[in-house]
Amino acid sequence: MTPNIQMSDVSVDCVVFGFDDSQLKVLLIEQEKAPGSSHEGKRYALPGDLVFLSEGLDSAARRVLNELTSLDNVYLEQFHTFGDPDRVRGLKDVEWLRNFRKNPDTRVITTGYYSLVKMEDYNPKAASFASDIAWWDVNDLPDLAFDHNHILSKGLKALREQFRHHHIGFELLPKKFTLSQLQELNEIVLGEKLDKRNFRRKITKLKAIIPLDEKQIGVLHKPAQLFEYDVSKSED
Amino acid sequence: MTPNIQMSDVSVDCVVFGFDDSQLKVLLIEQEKAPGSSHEGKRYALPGDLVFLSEGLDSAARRVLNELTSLDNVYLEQFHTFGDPDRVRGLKDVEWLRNFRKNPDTRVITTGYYSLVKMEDYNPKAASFASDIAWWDVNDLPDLAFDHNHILSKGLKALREQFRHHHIGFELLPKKFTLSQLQELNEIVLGEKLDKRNFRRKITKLKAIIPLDEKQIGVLHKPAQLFEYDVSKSED
DNA sequence: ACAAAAGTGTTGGAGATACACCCATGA
DNA sequence: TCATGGGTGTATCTCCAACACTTTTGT
Repeated sequence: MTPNIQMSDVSVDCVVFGFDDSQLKVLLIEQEKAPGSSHEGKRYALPGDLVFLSEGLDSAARRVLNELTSLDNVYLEQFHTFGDPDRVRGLKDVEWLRNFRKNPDTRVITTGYYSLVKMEDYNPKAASFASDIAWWDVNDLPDLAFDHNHILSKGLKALREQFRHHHIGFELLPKKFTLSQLQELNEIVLGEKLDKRNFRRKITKLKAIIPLDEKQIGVLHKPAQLFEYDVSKSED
Repeated sequence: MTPNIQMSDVSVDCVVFGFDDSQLKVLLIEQEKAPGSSHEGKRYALPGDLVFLSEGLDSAARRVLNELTSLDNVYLEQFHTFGDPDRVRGLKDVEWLRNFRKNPDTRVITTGYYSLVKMEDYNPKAASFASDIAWWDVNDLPDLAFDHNHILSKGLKALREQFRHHHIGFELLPKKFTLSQLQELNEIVLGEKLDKRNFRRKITKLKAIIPLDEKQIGVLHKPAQLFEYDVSKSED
């Protein structure tokens, strides 16, 4: 068997978290079943695939994610590279690889990327070897292919770390948002309740959060003040 | 030219920091010159090399470091993977690769590891394609091969981050150490002076730092109390 | 007695936590 | 008038930073 010189032995896997006003979700693909597979049941995995030889890692992550899910323009952040030679040695894993990879027995290392998107802004559509695609509650995940459960949990940890230290996540809100929306986003990602007054005190002293002379309209309660986020005034 | 199936297109690079009671140093190898090289001058680089196909990343890092420098038993921590396809495209880089690699034009991604060792405990000896090896002051570095200056500075940032948040570095001190020694280690790594009283207050309230009923002997000043570090009581 | 490093407390400010009630709006 | 989420202040604690003198030993 000649090595496929188009492909490297490096892959990328994307842990795309989704925010939907209530729960933190993660995007999983359902892998196409190997023809004549001896194994029953569905096979879920993170969107990921091999990197081309001519391609950078970051752009490979974008390309692969787009090919499998049709998601575009997603901010992806690298968090770890997994290089255990036995990371892909389960029975089902090997069978699947034999069907979908030219060099199924080559050791592949993979670099993990994470991302956080507003679910309503993106409409994932299965393609390539993804036969289906869905958002899963991070607290109720199926068994994943390969070492993807491990990658996913490391990605979640990295996301929370990022949220705690710097403040990302404004991208996920409408341009004009209320402080309650921002708080809810933080609570969902961090997986814990935050104190309203303390949260507001902390947030409103950030220079990047601009209060607007505008209020919500059409809500059936006291309308909240709107704010916007000015990246250029960010202090990170 | 047939691809070398022994080697993957992944390498590891090790940023080994050394602590020597006064300065933070980093270990660089001097690369063997390409025969008939048109370029003058020495060529410095981080110890690093390709990963075997059958090998895990972490063990590759250990192996490569050992082969080039004869260092052994070094704790290495992964910090980032560099995958820009043009990371290795300088003129001298290409010339060197043509001489020392079977597939000089293959894109290689590299995973960076950092480490911190006590210089006196380790005696690096150049081997393989390292023609020489030396500790360099981190504040006075030469131009390095490939993108190694970039990798190095990202490694230093990761080391400092690690030091600020968790407390590593006890491995670098004698089993029984004084608080001043520990403070000095921290100052060297962080590159800044610390207040003695504040440092001691913070440190002594860690449960993992055990005060001993023992003092320094033979010093020409007031002997300091000795402490030891109990990993099992670490609170990180 | 001297040199050298060890050891020790207090104060002020900043930020985190805990906690409960009134307000503005639409229905 | 009611239901709904919006909006607000205070007390306490912990953590951090700044700062200077006395103690113990060996020579």
